[in-house]
Amino acid sequence: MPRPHRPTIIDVAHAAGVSKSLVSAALRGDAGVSADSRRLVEQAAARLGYRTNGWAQRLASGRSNLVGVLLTDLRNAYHTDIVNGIEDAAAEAGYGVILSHGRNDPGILRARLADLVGLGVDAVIAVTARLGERDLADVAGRLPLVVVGRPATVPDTAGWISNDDETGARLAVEHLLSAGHTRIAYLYASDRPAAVARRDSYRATSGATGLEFDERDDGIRRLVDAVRSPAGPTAVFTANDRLAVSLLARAADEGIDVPGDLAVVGYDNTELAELMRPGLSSVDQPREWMGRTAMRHVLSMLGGEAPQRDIAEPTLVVRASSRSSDDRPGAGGHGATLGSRPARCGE
Amino acid sequence: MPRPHRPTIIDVAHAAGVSKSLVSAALRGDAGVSADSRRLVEQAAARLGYRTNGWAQRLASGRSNLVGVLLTDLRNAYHTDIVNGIEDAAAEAGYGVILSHGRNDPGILRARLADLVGLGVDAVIAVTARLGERDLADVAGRLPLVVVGRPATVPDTAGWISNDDETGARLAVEHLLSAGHTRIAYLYASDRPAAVARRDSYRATSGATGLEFDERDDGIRRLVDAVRSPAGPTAVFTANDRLAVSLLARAADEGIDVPGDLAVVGYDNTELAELMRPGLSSVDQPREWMGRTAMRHVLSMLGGEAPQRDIAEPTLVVRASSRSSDDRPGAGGHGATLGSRPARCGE
DNA sequence: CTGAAAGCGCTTACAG
DNA sequence: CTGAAAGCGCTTACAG
Repeated sequence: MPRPHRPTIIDVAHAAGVSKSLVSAALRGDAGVSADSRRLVEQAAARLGYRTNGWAQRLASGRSNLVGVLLTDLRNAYHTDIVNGIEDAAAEAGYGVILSHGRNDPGILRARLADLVGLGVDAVIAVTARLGERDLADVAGRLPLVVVGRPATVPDTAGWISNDDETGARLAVEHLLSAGHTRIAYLYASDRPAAVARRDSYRATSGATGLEFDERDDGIRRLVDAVRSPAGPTAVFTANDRLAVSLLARAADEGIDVPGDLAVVGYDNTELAELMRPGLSSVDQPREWMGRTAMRHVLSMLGGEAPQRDIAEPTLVVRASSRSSDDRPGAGGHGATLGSRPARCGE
Repeated sequence: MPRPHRPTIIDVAHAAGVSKSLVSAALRGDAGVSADSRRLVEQAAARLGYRTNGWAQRLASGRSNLVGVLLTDLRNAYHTDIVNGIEDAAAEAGYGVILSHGRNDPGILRARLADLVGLGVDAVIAVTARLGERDLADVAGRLPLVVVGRPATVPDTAGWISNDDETGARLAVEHLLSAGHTRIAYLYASDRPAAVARRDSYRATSGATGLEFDERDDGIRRLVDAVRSPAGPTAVFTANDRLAVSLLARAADEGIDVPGDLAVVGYDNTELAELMRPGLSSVDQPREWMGRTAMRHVLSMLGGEAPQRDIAEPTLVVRASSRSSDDRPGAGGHGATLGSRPARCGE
């Protein structure tokens, strides 16, 4: 494909019989260009198949009108709504969005963050907890950076949409307590801040039964074994849905009835939670809102305001996996309609 | 944050006491720059915290070394391995990757495709079947475009990594036939080319039993009802895993045993297939390979070669959802180790 | 409302 | 192996 000399604004100017700056002004939609001139320019541009050269535009204007979004990985359904929220808010403000992901690897994450900055975006939203303060601070010193999630620390030069893991875990455990469970376990698989916060809140709420299982140490198997013993747990709160789903599979394999023998509550309320049988109770986060809010922070920082912090309030969605038999509605365990709003929280 | 005059190569040149072009050459890693000069320049650059301005570089060089990747949506786990394949091949060739997604909406998809082109990437890989030939041809006339998937038509100005849906469906149905099933149903939810190709191949292989169910027309419910009738299906092949999972949930709700009452085989072998109980048999596609191959096509087109077409050969992964009781191995239904390679296909 | 000039920060030939 | 010049295609003031 011998690129046939892509037309420039000079070509359009010639074709329209006007000056180059008029073309620029007209194309940018600058007010103060007569309707006639504008039409003239637009027609000439269309006739020549003119497309503005983004690199030149950005070099000359000094702004890209682009925000880079960095995701921990592509696999996590949790990200989707956040990205949509960001994109909607960005589009409303005339910004484009560039996506990148770190394959769940801190090294790759760091490299992608650098790529994004090198690309020349105006700001970055990092939807990940796996970036160190050093890396975050480095970028935040250069351009507006907003973190979505719960890393160990976020430099105060960056904006931050934080999870309220304490409340989320409390909602889950209180729900199980109010269903009569007294021996509630916690299943986790990492020492990341969110998992630790959930655990601490679990301990404070459940009365620290000592029933904690680390999947990195074969926790699911040990948990399932424990369920069979007399003083074993009758319910479990897991650090995320992924773990809960693996647990459900194992329980099914081992003939353990959920919720009969073991009630289960997960975290994140991903698409999976609704598809599983039994349906998985899970703590939901306002993901769309988190995305929109992150973009709002970006815009305010771009406008020169200081970085802020916002906290996302979780809610609990109850499904069959934690429903006691006496309040089980009908056959299935759908319950998607249940408790998707804060209303259910305190119950 | 008062941007403190970001240093340019001119600043670096002054600091290093050399000319601006030497800085450019050294920074680009141009051979033919003495080791001493290079060190001098690099040190000065590091000292000043110099970062190359991507927009200027791309404007001046005329290339971005960036390929845009457009995904149907972010939710589909199917995409992940493809993207990884693309990124690995791109990195090896010195290219960066920019991600975009269309939220499963043809209009948004089209807009994002235009955004990518407007951004100024060197080439585009469209991992979607939801773009019309018009849109594809429009882009393919401008820069190298490679399509991954199975749209209705792909202009021959574009490269193409196509699914072999015929073979995939045949593998699934033959597997069910060889397990003794004679009344095999097909469950689908769209008329997209891939679904149609799978259906046609299903018909040809299964002997067209007429047991076809469209989920847009309450197909899952009707299928489950049919299973209970004397001449109802004893097995079903679904157009994708998502449908299969919904079916498994419904079957569980209705007390239908899988695979006892109904054997199920899905398509795509997403992560879900392995997590479900019973584990879901599914047709696998070589996603990583598809991504790498797409990038290889891009590079060859960038090198002036004509667009080509490649076909991805599917394989079948058998899990508990379609395993007859006499060959069920032990308790569970994991079987992730089974048939993940072509070896199993012909059986 | 319109036009000529300078400049954004690089790279690309092209002399030395 | 190194330096001065021109140019990539826009935008931004700034006169008219």
